[in-house]
Amino acid sequence: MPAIRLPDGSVKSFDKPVSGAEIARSIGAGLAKAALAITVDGVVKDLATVVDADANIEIVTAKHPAALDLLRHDAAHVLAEAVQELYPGTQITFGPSTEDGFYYDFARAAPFTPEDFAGIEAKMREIVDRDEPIVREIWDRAKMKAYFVEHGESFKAEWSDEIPPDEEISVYRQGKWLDMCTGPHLPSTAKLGKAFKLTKVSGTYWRGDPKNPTLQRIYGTVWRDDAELKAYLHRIEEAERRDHRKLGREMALFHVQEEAPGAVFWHPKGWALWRTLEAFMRSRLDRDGYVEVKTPQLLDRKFWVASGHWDKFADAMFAATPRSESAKESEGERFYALKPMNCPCHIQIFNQGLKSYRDLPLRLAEFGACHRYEPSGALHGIMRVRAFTQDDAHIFCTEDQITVETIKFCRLLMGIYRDLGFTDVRVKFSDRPAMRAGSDATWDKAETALKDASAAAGLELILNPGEGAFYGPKLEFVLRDAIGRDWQCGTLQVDFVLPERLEANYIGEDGQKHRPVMLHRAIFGSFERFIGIVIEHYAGKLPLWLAPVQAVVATITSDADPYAEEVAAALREAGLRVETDLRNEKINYKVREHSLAKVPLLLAIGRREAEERKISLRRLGGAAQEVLALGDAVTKLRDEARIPSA
RNA sequence: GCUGCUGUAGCGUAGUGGUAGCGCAACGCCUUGGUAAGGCGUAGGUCGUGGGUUCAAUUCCCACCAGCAGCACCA
Repeated sequence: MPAIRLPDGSVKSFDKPVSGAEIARSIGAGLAKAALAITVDGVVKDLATVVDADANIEIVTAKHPAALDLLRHDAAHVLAEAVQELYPGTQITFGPSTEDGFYYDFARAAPFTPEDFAGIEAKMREIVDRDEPIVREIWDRAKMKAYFVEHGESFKAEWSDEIPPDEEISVYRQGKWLDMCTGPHLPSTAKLGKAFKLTKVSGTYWRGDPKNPTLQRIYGTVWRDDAELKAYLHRIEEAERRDHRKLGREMALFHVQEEAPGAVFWHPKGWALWRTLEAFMRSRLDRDGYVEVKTPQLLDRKFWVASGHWDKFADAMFAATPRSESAKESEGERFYALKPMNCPCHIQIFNQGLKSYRDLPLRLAEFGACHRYEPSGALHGIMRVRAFTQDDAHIFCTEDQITVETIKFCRLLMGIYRDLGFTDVRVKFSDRPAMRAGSDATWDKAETALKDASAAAGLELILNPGEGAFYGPKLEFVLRDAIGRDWQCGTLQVDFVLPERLEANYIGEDGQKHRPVMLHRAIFGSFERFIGIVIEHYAGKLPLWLAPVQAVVATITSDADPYAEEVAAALREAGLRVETDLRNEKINYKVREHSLAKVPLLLAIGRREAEERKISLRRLGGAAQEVLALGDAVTKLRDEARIPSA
């Protein structure tokens, strides 16, 4: 007889097997009404699931983290039912939930277009109103196949053949419609609610294989209620407004062009931003005991063979050969490849000269320019490129030093993120994968060191079991931006393998040779991507210290031109990035233009200011004016514009 | 890489089998104006690239390139 343990620790005993719905009812009528599903020992199951043994049970309501996924999977079914009702002859295939919603792939000769959405959505709402109970049934596989054949569902029939013989075939039925599906699902279509919207249609292949027939995929999104749906749609709009590709063009930061796919042309203002970030990062690295290096971009293929990269990701590498005939004569058909990462090069520096344990930890940092051949479909603005610069560093240390180095790194990283305006940071911990190098004892040590160090640095870890690199466990740092999107940027990876492969050694206290451990670590990840994230996080309104143009000195009448030049020179002298606007335009026009250009400070100079040697300061986003003496203004703004040095 | 879509002036866009408009920006002139768009005028495009069909192609067809959305990928 099952004893049910609830999340609050209480235990309910039943004298016979009970369904999830009954458990919910035994707790309260309100909960029974709100219940969508249950979890049995952490696994989400239908509300109708009968529990016949002792178990930990949670009642899943809309508030539960698993609820959205249930809603989304159900929405896919309701979409499919609606489409089949409206467009007889359309075949169903698959329809899973996705990160923000769901989709369903259909087979139909005529194309779906966004104009069809309103009708389909109306039908979906009708199905929700019908409140069709969703019932799970176990079918015999022959019956399943026969059903699909009879109903002209050739794709489903094909798929039913491929379900492993030892697996049950479950069917979810809602009203007259049904689909073969593993579930779980909501108890009825009414529970889906109406906070859904179809978003787009695209083509795809049956089972993702181009040799197979094409299908049409209809995408949608669904949320717990209208407020959430509205917030999501708003977030999409916000994301468009903040798009770094649009802002990059408008703010004259960079451009990309056909001849250099996946590579960025940085314009003066974009490069100013880059240089500021680099200077900021460099000052922090200097303070934390890193030494900066610069290593070659083009190296002989033999080098990459030795490092193991040629074997593992040659497909992602660019190769180059000298073109001149004389080079071919003297070197033969020698060929080189552009580095896809910096670590092997850093080991070369480590390997020059004999290292002692006294040299450890050795922290080699490089703003390393790397090239990787990313698939064309993966390229995206400056966020995903083929030519990028990592804020890379490798810490060569002993196993005993892993903990301390990890703590140091976490503090460094959190400080940098904080100063850049990212305060919401999550840390993922990925431990040993099935395929791995190194002994279990070594892995034990490395995993424990990372965990302990994260705890000591005050970080809460999100576990990512089995997702570590083959050469060691890793921490991944995910920052959340102003509109709630997550970006994985920083990483710390423990590596026992590469020092072995490339024969890095140091002499220990015992006079013997030892193998150092290598910590791969990055904070921005890549400058290109990180700058894209910063632009979108701030919607282009960069904080003063990062802004490419920090101040514009704008004149009100041309009489003030000489004084305006003097003001600009004084600010420049104080280290600010300043432009003057002496154009024959009204101050209204200038204010509007520089506000739209997102310049943080506007110094208006009229006849009055020129006579009194003052400036009138207007800050971006505010209408207030502040009149300051020139000398005071320079001191004040110099201090405000300084790179944070906390 | 895959599927679908797109490519017209610096940017945003209209349009057509008979070699192209509009707005903003740019430039010039007038205006010297006190905190989010003053007025008038001028210039700017071999319509992504290559091929084909046609008397004629920016328009129709094919290929390629790049971009966009999604998928896959992100070692």
